[in-house]
Amino acid sequence: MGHSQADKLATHQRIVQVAARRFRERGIDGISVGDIMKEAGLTVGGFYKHFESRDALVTEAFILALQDIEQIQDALKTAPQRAISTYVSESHRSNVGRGCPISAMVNDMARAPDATREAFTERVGGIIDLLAESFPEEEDARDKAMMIFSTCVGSIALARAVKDPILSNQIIEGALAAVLKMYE
Amino acid sequence: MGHSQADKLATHQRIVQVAARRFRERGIDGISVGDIMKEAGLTVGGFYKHFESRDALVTEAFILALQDIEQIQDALKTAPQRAISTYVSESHRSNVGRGCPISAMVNDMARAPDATREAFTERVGGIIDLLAESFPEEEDARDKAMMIFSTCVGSIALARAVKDPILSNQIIEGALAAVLKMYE
DNA sequence: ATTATCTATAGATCTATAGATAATGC
DNA sequence: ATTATCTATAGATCTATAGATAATGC
Repeated sequence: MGHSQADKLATHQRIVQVAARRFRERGIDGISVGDIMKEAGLTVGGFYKHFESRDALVTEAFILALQDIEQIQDALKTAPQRAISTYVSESHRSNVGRGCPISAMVNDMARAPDATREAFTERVGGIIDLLAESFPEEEDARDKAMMIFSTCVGSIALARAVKDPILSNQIIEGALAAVLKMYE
Repeated sequence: MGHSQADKLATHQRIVQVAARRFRERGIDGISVGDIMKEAGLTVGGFYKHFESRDALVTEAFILALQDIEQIQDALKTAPQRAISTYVSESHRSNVGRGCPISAMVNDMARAPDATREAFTERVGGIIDLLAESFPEEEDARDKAMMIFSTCVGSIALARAVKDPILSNQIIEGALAAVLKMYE
């Protein structure tokens, strides 16, 4: 086992990657520091040389998880309908561990430490701005942006929560169809 | 302290009421059985004479919490725009403990025991049906229903999670304005 | 000499159970 | 006699820390 500074950096990032996936899948309270370390191939004792506290990992993991929507966010600038179609999709619903942390953890965010909520707020604001720009010269562009963003987050979160897979698919397909109609 | 059967029923309901509020505020993992019992004026030892397990309380509390949106759900039948305006409101956002358990716990639901998810799914299906009926004789009524329901749940969940109160209000006001425009 | 990780553990939880206490209800 | 609630606790967590071990890096 390596102990160099370069190894430490790689170790640190491996811990955060495991956490970013598991927090989305099980919620912020759904996995322990010990289990995260074990899954990263480490033992619990080393954790606090990497993070001041569990909350510090929560914040780092959330920020890392946000990278998983950067592609979609970039696509919003040039092809908003395609970006939204990628977001409101069955494959996104079925891949919570690598999907958007906003739809996966919006309830957890409301109860999270301030530092995490601030990173969350900044990203939400940015996405809403991009969505509003996708309706250029329309008076109610910002209202539409608020509705579409709420639909994206809400439909994926709901589609994951309902037990009936048919209804789950209907939520995704219906919500997407209605949103795309707003671009006609 | 009373020990009659009538008292036991009242005690049982008091426990469920406390849980229904606290689960919405702090998440399903956010409060312990002991703290729930304490808040109901009891001690932890009596809990398992009322519930087979913690999960059983989760299911009962979620079903009780759903009663807090029955008024809104009834209003959907006769005055859908008013019902939606009540749901997508700052007062609903600021009262998570007595608000809709769907927007408060949609992420928790995705990770909840099957019995809870089934009660959840049934209610979601009913609300979507009512929303679809609010666009009579429109071909894409069900698509609109999926989008509007996702917007309602998503906007309230997002408005609670963002830290900036101005953005929080904008999400609510913008999403509501855009939804109401669909009824014009 | 410093430090990245490990083993071990303290101290604080949390769920669930056992057995005592004190009331109800036949 | 039954039972609703209480006190007490077992056993399994979980976060965080202390001190040992073994590698890096001056």
